[in-house]
Amino acid sequence: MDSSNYRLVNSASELAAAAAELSEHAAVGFDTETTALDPYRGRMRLMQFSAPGGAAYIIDLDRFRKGDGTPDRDALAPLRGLLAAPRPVKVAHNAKFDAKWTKRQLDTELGGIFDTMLASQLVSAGESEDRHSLAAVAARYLDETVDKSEQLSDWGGELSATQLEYAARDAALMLPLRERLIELLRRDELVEVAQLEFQCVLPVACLELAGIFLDKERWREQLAIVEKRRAILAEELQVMLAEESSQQSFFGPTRNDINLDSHVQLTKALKRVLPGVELPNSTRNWKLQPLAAEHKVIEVLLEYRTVQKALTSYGENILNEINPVTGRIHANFHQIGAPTGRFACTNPNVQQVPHAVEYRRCFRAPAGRKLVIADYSQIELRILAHVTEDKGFIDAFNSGADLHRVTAAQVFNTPLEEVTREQRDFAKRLNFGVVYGIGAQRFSMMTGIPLTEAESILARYFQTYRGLDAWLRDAARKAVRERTARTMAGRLARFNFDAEDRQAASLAQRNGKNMPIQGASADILKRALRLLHDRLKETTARLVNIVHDEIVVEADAAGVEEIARTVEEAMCAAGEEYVTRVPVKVETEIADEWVK
DNA sequence: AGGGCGAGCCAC
DNA sequence: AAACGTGGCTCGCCCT
Repeated sequence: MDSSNYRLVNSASELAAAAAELSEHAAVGFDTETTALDPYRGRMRLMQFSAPGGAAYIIDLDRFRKGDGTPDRDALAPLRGLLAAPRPVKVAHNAKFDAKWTKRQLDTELGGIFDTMLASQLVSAGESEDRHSLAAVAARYLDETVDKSEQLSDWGGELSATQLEYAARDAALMLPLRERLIELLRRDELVEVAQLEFQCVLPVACLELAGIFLDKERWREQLAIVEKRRAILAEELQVMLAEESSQQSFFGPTRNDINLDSHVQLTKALKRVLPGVELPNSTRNWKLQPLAAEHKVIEVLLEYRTVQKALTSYGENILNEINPVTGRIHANFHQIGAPTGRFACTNPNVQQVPHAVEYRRCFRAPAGRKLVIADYSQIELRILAHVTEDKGFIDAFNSGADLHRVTAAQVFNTPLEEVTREQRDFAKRLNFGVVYGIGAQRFSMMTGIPLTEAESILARYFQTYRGLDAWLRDAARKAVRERTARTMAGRLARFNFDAEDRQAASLAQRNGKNMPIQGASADILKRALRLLHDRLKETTARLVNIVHDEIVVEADAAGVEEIARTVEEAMCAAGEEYVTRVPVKVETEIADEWVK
């Protein structure tokens, strides 16, 4: 590739000419170079475009700034028009990054996106060995070695020829890469799901830019309470686990404190203080749970664990993630975070904030604002009903009956009105469990029901729901024979395993059952994000968090009721595009805090 | 000193 | 005959 075939765009007339030239094409390569990763704390320096045939344009945004240093949006109007328009399609690698900067610095929402990173992830279909950096993708699909050493160079000052060539080359890679990826998307029938993903990029970019507000003072108050409790529990445990020591110090007998967070030391100490007690082969909570009633030390340990977890994972650290410019938390949402298509979230993971009110209430709406909290009701079970066409499931949802109650009546062979709370709870866990491919062993373990009884309950379950049984068997068979699974939207998962490896094969079977369900839920959420983004445009509403089947929107208190209705409608509409055999239900609440 | 890994546990 | 799925974070422990 001729990497020196680029033109520098430094003036208004050059900009107009470049924009006109680029807008002739159906697709153009797009890339940006910035002085930082955070759009609130850096400067966008370059925007690079490439056209079919290899012509590239490098726009030096430092030539288009106002006196205060911000980009001159009026002068950049032709460029902003090009970026916002659905055509030409902007082809970028991890377009979310470029979309965030474009929105933040040019006040322009990127339209018409083809993301080569997402495309590559879809084609890989969960193959965890595949990397998806531009260098890796270019090497895999274009046999091109890409040197990324300039990526982190200083983009703030005078630019070297090497830097400019690097900038132009990255953009130039985009179009051939797109061609190749389109071939592969077509081959694997992934075009539809690719559109779903590409349309989701902008909403996710806006979600990250908006961030979520965390009340620092409340968080600290909560931490102080938990810290006190931890100190008390730790002291209690050290006393209970103390070793008889012959060592004497000036102050009296010494105590050999153990590290309570080390399962190795803990196991040793427990063995010593509980002689003769049959200890499990691990100190996992659910293994220790049965011993808690009998042994005080176990009970205290379990509470210590909970408190310690809260302090380390949800402690002071999260406060460091508060952006000094916005005062909010801007987590990183990985659009294809799991092979099922689910999002993953990091720095911090705001998808795993403990459900306890003490934590959730720290995430709140700032003054004058409200939160709209909307989540799909039993979406995975509804998807399961739809795809399996199981009569029992479908009837339960259509009649508005309580599915778990109906299930309990069937598997426990009890009249509907005599189902106990415990039976309903077991049935609920069973209904959720089958989506994961649960077995009698695990069901028995988690309910305490003896194994033989658990087996007959599962047998009755699958006799009751024949459609479900047939579908799950077929999904498992397909996972082994074809080594793939798909969602309704066409998202693909590949299962590569050694034919000899029984464990891997059974894992593939469970994945084959689970992926089409969990993946469809992700597909629906992504579709909802796009619909929402479009319907909430020109309002005060901002998407601030997503948690798999839940969407949190922040909006001005005035008019929030209408926003809430819009959110619910958009989510239902997204669900109903895929799930048609049973109703889709969304539960929506308006609140000051992230508490339902 | 810092990376890799597993245990443990939080979310859905 | 068996095995409930997807993530991230922090810790201890072991290695270089």
